[in-house]
Amino acid sequence: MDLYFVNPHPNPNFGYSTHMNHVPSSSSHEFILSEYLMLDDICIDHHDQESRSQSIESLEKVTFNDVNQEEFNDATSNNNNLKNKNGIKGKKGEVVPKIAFRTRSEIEIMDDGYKWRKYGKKSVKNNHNLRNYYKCSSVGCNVKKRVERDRDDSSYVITTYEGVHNHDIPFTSYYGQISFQHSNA
DNA sequence: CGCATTTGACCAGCGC
DNA sequence: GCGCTGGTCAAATGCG
Repeated sequence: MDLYFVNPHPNPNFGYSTHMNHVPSSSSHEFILSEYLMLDDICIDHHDQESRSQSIESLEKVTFNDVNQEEFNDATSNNNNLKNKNGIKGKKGEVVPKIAFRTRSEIEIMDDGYKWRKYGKKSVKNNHNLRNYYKCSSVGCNVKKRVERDRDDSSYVITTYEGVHNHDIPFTSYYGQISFQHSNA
């Protein structure tokens, strides 16, 4: 099984810096991005130092938009849970990148810079926690995300992004305090 | 009043 | 074909 460590956030500074254990925090909550990526419905937990360093390296190299779509298909080809109704491809045959990651957070709604509109909530099998469905509220942008708590450890939040934003980040604020701005510096 | 959220209904895919 | 399940829709509701 191939693993892809990606930064689901378009801003590479979001969630982690050059160190995975970097913890952005605000006055209201604390957030730790785990060294997890879920594909094939399997959680890989890199607790050992060697794996961790590898994951960090990978995370620094790969960003959301860099996902090789063919490789992504290979990695998800036998995963029914992550497929669209028509497979991983969209209605027109285009490939829809799908990224899942797990974060340790007390809150489920994490401000990733984009504006999301909630359109559904479901209880899913094998998970007593509810799954929330969001769409990017930007006009013409079809990116979706699902947010649910880990069935085994509710202190973790599993977020799945589907699709790629076709617009820039609205640039609101992150965590109330942290704000990323385009800078000429 | 406008917008976001909630929530039940509906639909499609899949396995048996 | 049928039932289960996940995903989406849209009317109702809540909130600022």
